[in-house]
Amino acid sequence: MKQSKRPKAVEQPSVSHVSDKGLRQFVGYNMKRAFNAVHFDLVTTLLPFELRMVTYTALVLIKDNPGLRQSQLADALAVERPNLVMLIDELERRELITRTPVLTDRRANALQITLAGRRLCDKATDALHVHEEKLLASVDPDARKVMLQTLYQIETGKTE
Amino acid sequence: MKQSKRPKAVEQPSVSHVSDKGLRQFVGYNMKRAFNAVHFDLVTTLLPFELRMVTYTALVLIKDNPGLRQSQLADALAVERPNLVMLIDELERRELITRTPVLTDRRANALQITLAGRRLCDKATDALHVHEEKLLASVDPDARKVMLQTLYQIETGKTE
DNA sequence: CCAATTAGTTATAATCAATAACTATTATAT
DNA sequence: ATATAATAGTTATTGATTATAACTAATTGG
Repeated sequence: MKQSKRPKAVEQPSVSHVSDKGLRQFVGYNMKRAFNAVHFDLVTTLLPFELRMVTYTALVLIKDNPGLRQSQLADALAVERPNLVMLIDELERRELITRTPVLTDRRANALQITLAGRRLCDKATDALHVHEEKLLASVDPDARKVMLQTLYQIETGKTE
Repeated sequence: MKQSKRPKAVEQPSVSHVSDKGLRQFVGYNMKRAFNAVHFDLVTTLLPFELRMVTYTALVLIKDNPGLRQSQLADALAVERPNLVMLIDELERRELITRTPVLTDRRANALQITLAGRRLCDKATDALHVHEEKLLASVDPDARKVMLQTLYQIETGKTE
């Protein structure tokens, strides 16, 4: 015989405040929480430019690496190639980038940012910097430097 | 008349290394990159326990906040209530937690971790700490402390 | 007591990420 | 040189995740 699916109700002291101290011990948890704050700000900042984080990132990478191939961009964005196609389609349709076949390898497309793309990218970059500085206003410059170094160390696994 | 959809192929100097220096200026980008490394490690560490980041987090929160309501957990996890149901279903089915109706508010369910749940949670926590320490082995303890303080400051927007 | 609210649930829709298979082209290996 | 394998981009499709609407039951507050 099976026991009842519905357990008996019991007097429970209700939880007034949810403690996350068990999770705070993890550096990863603290990183995620902080990044959430940054990400929220980023999304709202990019909204008026009709850019998402991934489209903005793509735009910057194309701007900084003219002639970039789609597969290279996909790797840099950690996006599967098929999913990049739509993304590039959109940027091309909005005439923020161009996609031109390469003479030396006719399978490949070289990506270039357009003037309009550059203008939009620069405006978005300015806005993002303003927002990020506001978010980091209370952070000591030295502490900020230490954090950046440490983040990079964690990312790369390098000692220095 | 429309101009050709296919632009002429042009000689393009190919990009040998993709530079992300334009993105490195953003604290948020560095945070995301570092978190990606941590997250990858976390996923592989939790895999043998058949836990995902969100299920592990839920388990810890239930353990540390016995009697927690589902809606409180949903808030803490930043997950929509409907999506939490499946998650809780799974943990209950695996008998890692119990879901008992509350006497004082018969709409609500109080969540409790089971002995098996506690055992699994503790084992996973140990494994995660080992992995995180390995990942942070090269980080100076003071730098680590500064980073944690700074992350918390960014998350909360507090001066201290 | 009635209206409004809340907890949990169900069903569903929208979004996002992963996989397979295809064409065209280039590189490699006898 | 030619067959084979590999690569770039694309299409179509699937799967997973996340968000929305609507519902029931229970509680709260006038």
